[in-house]
Amino acid sequence: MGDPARRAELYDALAQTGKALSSGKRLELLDLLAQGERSVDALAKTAGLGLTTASAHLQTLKQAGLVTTRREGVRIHYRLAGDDVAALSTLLQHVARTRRAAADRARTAYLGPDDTEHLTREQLLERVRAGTATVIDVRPAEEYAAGHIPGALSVPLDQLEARLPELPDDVEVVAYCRGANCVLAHDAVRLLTTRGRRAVRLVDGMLEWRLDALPVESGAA
Amino acid sequence: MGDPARRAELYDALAQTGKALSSGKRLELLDLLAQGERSVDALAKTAGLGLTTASAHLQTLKQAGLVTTRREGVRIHYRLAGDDVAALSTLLQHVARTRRAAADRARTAYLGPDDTEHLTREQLLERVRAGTATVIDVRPAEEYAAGHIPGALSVPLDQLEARLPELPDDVEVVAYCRGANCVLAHDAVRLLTTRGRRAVRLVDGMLEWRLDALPVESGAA
DNA sequence: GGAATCCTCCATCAATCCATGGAATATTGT
DNA sequence: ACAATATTCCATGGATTGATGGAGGATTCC
Repeated sequence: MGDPARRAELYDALAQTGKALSSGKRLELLDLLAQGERSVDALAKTAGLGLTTASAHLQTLKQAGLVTTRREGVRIHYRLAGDDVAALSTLLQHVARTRRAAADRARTAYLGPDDTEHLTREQLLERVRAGTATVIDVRPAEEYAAGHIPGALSVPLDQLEARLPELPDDVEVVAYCRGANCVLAHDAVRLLTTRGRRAVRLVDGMLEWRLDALPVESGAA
Repeated sequence: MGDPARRAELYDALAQTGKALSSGKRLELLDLLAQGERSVDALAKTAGLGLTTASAHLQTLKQAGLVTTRREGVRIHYRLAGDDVAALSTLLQHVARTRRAAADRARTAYLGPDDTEHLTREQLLERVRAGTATVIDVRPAEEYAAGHIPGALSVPLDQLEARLPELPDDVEVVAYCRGANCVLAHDAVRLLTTRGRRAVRLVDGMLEWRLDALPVESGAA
């Protein structure tokens, strides 16, 4: 039934890709890269890693073929090798949350109590069509520019308080951010509701929207 | 932007599931379990592992929530926790093959030169409907019984040579086995063609058929 | 109750992985 | 050519993982 040694080699080769997904730091880097390409030190800073540590993890991801690099002058930009990689990371995280209670608990501990109401992607599309919702993208402006939900307003979380007057107060506000592990939309909805606005968040975020093949618009606000 | 310590905990918790997928032995066990439940020593024997080693790997998978156990008398049967686990394993392997040439090379080294023609699932369904193909399942009989393509004949590979006369020689024979890494169908097609039969194999195998939500029939031959 | 079977738990040693700091490399600007 | 910036490479020590053999638990059969 086939050469056992070669079979072991095959599965070990496949497991290299699993190894790449076996570190929390690397999953975090992949989540960041799912929003668009980034330089090494941008990634290190955002993820709170030492520069050499970040570089080492990125090398691991690169050797696994999950990311590719592009040099631009003195700096090197990493990006996901393809949407299948984002899909793999998403499915892994979904299975982790579904099948391991500890993972789901860690998620609520980070995101805060899941007290905020959320919409599905379909519900959001419906309400936008009906004009009963304003959609805001609370990620940093660069990420909005790299791709956002059509018609969404860019209101980075740290500007939300100051720009509250800009938001219409007669319709519901729907906030979204990066994806399943992004805390920004949760915080935004909490802030908005304490200010007496009707606010809900989109389930997950931009990553899942894109993987769902829904329309994406790009360019600055 | 959220407590960094809790974020690290979240991603580390998610990475536990990645860790479970970071060993070739464990991927192999998952591939076997995707065909149906198995006892520990059946798995150990099939995968060529020591009993304690197999048990340890299975504990790891269980802690990751990827498999569940069921006791039946003196023996313990492991099974996949759900089809999402099979889908995750499949996607991981697909990404590995697509993104890492080394993994693809290891695959051809194990399966043998990919000289045999193969059909897609749709092509198979078409030909069966048109009556221009006989489908044979070359996995061990127990796996056939646990679920097979409707209308397929159970002809385990080790019986194929002896049962050649049973196969009609006026239509093409389509062989399939477990999945993307299963060598049985490759071997079956090679054997059949050297005997002058027209034989092709189904791309992938039973696992992908089932994940594709195509109809499955169960029960012994 | 006692033996047999199947599996898990524990201890151990070797191998691997991770974080980190310092040296080396590549590119740009002067 | 030289300095500055961004990144990778390398060496090191500490932690984790993997394989394995033997002891311990659970269940069934006699």
